[in-house]
Amino acid sequence: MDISQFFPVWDKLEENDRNALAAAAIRRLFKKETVLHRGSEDCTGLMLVRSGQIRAYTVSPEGKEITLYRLFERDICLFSASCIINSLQVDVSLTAEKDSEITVIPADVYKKIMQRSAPLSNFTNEIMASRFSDVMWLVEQIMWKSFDKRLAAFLVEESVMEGSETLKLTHETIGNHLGSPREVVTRMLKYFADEGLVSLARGTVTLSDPQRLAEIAES
Amino acid sequence: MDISQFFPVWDKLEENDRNALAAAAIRRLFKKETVLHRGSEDCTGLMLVRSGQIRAYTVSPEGKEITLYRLFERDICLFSASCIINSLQVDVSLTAEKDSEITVIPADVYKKIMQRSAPLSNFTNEIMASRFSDVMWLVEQIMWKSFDKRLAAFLVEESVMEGSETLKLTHETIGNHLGSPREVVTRMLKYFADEGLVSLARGTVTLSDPQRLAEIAES
DNA sequence: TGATTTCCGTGACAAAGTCACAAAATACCG
DNA sequence: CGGTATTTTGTGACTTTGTCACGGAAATCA
Repeated sequence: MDISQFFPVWDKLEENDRNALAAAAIRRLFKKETVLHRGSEDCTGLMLVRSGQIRAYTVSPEGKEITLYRLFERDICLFSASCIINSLQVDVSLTAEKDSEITVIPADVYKKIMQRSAPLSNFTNEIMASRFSDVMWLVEQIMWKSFDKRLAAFLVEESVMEGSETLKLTHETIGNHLGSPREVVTRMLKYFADEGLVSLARGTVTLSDPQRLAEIAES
Repeated sequence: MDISQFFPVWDKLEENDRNALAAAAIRRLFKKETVLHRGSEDCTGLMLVRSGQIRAYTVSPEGKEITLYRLFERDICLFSASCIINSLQVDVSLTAEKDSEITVIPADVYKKIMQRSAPLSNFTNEIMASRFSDVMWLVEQIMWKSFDKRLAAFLVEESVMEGSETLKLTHETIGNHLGSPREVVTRMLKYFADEGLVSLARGTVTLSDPQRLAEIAES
């Protein structure tokens, strides 16, 4: 199991640290829709995404959701290992959006090495910083962009990501991504449909005019 | 100028690193209302707050604001030194809420030491994690709490912090903290006033029933 | 085929944000 | 001191977004 590809700093690590990391790594498979991590519960370890797609989100006391960011091939998840860093007090849940292959490095192993290895610690820094940047971006979206723009942006991004104009998503799911209730999504999608931007069917949204949607998202 | 008190890991640093940090540190004073840092502009360095109070916030393209977190005595600000971490792409502004005394450690000096010192890198990790936690908390507030609760919470917190029931704040300023327009603040404050929770005058809000405000904030 | 579940549509209403404008309080200045 | 400018607050009309309740259509299952 080659985990070196995940660490740009791999060759800066000492050999015994490299070995320890490689030896501790565990391969796990998660089926689509499976929850990998809930809130600040467990502290499984560092998760390296080998394939598939992971959604990180927060949940309100009433069960409402909003997506914080997503993890793709070669991304690393820190929150499943939040105990590595004491000051990290967050409440992030993770589920597989697609069947995913994950390599887990147990938290204690990673932590021990990080504490004495500057390269690994610096690398951890970079990972956290990029998630932080993701969340900051989200804050700005939530605060300063209207719902039509956010929805349009989501549809376009999703379409690009899936490589298809036809998205298999329910209004409920879209709402959970954007942190808005289903009815609001339905309403706006109907408006988009009336404008000829999308066409709707149960469980699917088809982008009929991706260009114009992208323009709406930008404006 | 003693900066050791800012670093719980000070005694784990090598002596020459300690000296280098201490030697590079620069004392600066910022008057109330002064902008210390705007967006992703400059990269002054790590700022250690010796006294005073700093507000970190984001600004929309139209100039709307929302407070992300605050820094008090002994806190450290990373964003004024975002260049020390490559992946940190955020747009945070900083202003002094009170006359503040700041010690700046130039970014290049800090970065160089951090890159080879595991303790300093781990410490940087902790700082970033705690800001990250702050922002995550904010996301949850914005998303899941209604405006009356957020306003009540803000007033109570402010009152506790200032050690006074009388707050010298305009509705505009409160709005900039909470990311809501002034009119909305005015409206809700008037409602609070009608309920006997606060009393209002130009430029001041006086909490007449902090208990009940705290209850509203919690509920 | 009938029953059940999931998903979508919709209307009425509430909460929050936007816009425009004016009144009141304070600061400034001759 | 009085008059003018500026800042702060008040308010109404309207838009957008969120909440609630309910019903109907489509898929799934027995």
